[in-house]
Amino acid sequence: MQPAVSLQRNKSAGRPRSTESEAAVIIATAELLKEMPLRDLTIEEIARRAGVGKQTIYKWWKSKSAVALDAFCKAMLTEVEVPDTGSFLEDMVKQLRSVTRFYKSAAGSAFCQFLAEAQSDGEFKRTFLNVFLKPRRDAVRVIWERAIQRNEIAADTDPEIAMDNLYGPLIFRLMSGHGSLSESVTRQIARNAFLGIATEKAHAAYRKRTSER
Amino acid sequence: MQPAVSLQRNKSAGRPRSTESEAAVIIATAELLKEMPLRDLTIEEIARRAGVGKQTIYKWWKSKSAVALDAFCKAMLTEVEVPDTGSFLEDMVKQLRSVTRFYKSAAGSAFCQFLAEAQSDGEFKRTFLNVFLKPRRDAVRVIWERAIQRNEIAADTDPEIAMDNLYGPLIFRLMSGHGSLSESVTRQIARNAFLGIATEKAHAAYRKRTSER
Amino acid sequence: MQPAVSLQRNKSAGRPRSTESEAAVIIATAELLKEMPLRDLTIEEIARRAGVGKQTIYKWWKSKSAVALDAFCKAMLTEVEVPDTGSFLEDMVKQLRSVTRFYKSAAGSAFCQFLAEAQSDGEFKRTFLNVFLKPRRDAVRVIWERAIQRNEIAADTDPEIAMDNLYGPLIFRLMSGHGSLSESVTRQIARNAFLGIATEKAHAAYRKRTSER
Amino acid sequence: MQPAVSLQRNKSAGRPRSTESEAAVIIATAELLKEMPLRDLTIEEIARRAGVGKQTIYKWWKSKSAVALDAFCKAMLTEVEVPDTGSFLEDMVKQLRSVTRFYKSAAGSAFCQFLAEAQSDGEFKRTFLNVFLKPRRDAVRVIWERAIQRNEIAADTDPEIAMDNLYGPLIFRLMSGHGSLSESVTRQIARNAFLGIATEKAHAAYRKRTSER
DNA sequence: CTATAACCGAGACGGTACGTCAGGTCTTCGC
DNA sequence: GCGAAGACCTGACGTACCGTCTCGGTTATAG
Repeated sequence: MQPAVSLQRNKSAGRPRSTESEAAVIIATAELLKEMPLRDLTIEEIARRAGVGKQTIYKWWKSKSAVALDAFCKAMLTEVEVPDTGSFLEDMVKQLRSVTRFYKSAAGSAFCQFLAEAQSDGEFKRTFLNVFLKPRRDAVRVIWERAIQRNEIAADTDPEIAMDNLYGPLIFRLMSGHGSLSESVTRQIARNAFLGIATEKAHAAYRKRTSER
Repeated sequence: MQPAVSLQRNKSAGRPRSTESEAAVIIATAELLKEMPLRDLTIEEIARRAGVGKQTIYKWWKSKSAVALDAFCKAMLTEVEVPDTGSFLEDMVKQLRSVTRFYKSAAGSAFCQFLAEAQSDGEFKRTFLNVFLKPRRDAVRVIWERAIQRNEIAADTDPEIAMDNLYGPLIFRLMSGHGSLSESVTRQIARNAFLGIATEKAHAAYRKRTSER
Repeated sequence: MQPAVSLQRNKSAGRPRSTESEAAVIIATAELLKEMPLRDLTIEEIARRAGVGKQTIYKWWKSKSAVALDAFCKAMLTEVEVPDTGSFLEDMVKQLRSVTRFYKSAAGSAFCQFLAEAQSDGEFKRTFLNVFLKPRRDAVRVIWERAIQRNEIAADTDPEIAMDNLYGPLIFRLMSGHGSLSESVTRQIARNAFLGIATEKAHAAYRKRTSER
Repeated sequence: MQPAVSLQRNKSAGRPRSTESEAAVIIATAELLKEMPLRDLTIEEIARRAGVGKQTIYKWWKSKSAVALDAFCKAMLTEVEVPDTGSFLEDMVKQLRSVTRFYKSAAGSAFCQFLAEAQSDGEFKRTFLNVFLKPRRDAVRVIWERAIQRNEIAADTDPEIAMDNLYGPLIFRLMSGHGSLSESVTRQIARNAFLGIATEKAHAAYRKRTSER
């Protein structure tokens, strides 16, 4: 999206890209996304709000979705927080709840919009995957890897599928609204995802722990 | 969408609704949806293709999404086939694979588009839920209920969450494309969903069965 | 245009024409013409206001202009009043002022609208001419004929042209608004029209009369 | 209509107005006006024919009538020809016939349409008056002023009314079609208009001249 | 200290689709 | 069969954005 200028020869003649304009576009887009769904966003309105020529936007971004994704990422400098409680289940619960909280927030609600946009824009789908989704999944995968090392789940567990067992239900509920996402629900989702891949030993430990209550 | 006129008194004065026009709209829409994503569909093009006035469409449907949903449902008169193999896991595998096959087909690919559309149109979201999603979920819920009766899963299992454990990963993968949906993957998803809620007895049986192989 | 029903055999099968409907259409049209120019009138709105089906209007009138003309004529049952003061000039002044007063009134302002409509509807132009304009001109022509008999104007005067000398300026001013139509102006128009065709004798009499003042 | 930019500093930012588009619109409109009455003209058809976006038309003109008037004026760059034969009556006859010929021509027939349009569009009425009618009347008024100087008509003659005596009958006949506009008719109209305001001396001279024949 | 080059804002351009309105035709029911 | 009701296709309305295209001006590096 943005040119990785740093490594580039900066010697090219001519006026360099205006950082003010870029920032103004990003900020205007972020604001607009709080007022309307991505679908209703228009390049024209972004340009108007940012006090920028339309051409400037077309020059640096491929589509309004690209601008929006850029704005979304910029607003999310906060690193992904990966919990490490020592308990796989608790890590999952914490993570799921944290993600849920974010996706339900004003800023995070854009996530579903991006997934929606991806349905009719293959190019954006790939970008979204590479720029946002994959990195985040890579970051949280450690939870499952630690669980394997702790022998809580089988060594041959496919973390990708295991992750979808956790996040899939969340995203489905977010997008269709067919069920709530209360604390209780997220715990059940996490628990099911956990028991679905837990080793026999971890299973037994879980049963023992819950029966004691 | 359309009023269920059949039982209604047909006494209303004036020319009755043209069934030809309605059918033409539905057919044209279905065709167009095979050529382009829902997002790129236009009322104008539907009208053109169907040989129908725009007004006629605006009169009977609220939005292009509504027309598309109608066309989608009409094309799917085939009842939801709910497997009953006697084994909960096999039922799930069969169901998941059947749904996956459909959603990956030309006709079924519209499903994700509807979910996408719902992200920026609350009214349609509700309609989609009530007209399509809820009925389908109601139909397949019997798989889980049978499993409870057979004591394969705990009596206090929440079928809604259990269903999301099965379908959530599928939909997430369909929409984001971050992972494949091969036969092997669907089996793993189903297995994890199964083990996540299986009773201790069912768990043991599953372990025994797999270790024998 | 208007059905000359009275002489018609009424024996035709089926429901006879509804006089209520006809009246309602005429009344609604008259009302609407007070609220908007003829150009902005719509058959749809007339039907709505009259509580009548569109078809009923299309059946009995050729166009909205025809309805409007009908309404206009019905509202003008008052016979054309032709002054007879004994003096040709005074007759003309009186007539011109009376016509001016009417055409400037709410009801009479429709006249210019009809003339306007006629510019793009040849059929209506003929109707308007025959139904409204010609009869009125025939009625007032007597003023000129009397003047000929009184030897105020030459026997070979063409009354048609003479009438246009009187009414042409009025209508031009009404339609273009390039000049007022005060009492003084109408008198000058009439005077010029008079002197333009007056016999030498009448001319001398007029000069004598005015110089005495 | 269009801003008289020529003397204006051209500092306004942005792409300048396209003269090609403007010309294309004017030409297309002029063509269309030869094929249909102003009333049946549509902005859409003008845009289509001119190969121009609708918005471009809406941006620079207030209504289709404004476009048409512009086209009409552009087509009439030919200066108003004001005759100067030395004889007031002959000047009037010549002028009237020249105007009549034009208004009856394909191009000139639009005049009545403008007058018609003015009946339902006050804004256009004012524009038409200022842009077309007033300037033309100003140009020909000199005929009457010369006549005053030559003592053919009274010094206190109101030229405005005198002009209406000449042009009013023409326009009335043009618009209503209740009488022809032959050479003979135009001469009579002019003669009546002349005698209506001629001085006693001019009157006598006219009588003498005609009796000689 | 120019010259060249790329950038920028502004905004006009040819288009496409929007959702609305009315036109004129048709089809039904009830009187 | 007439009249109301109202659905139908058609096509123009005026608006909003699309993505492209000039403009005048600005800000860099290269010579």
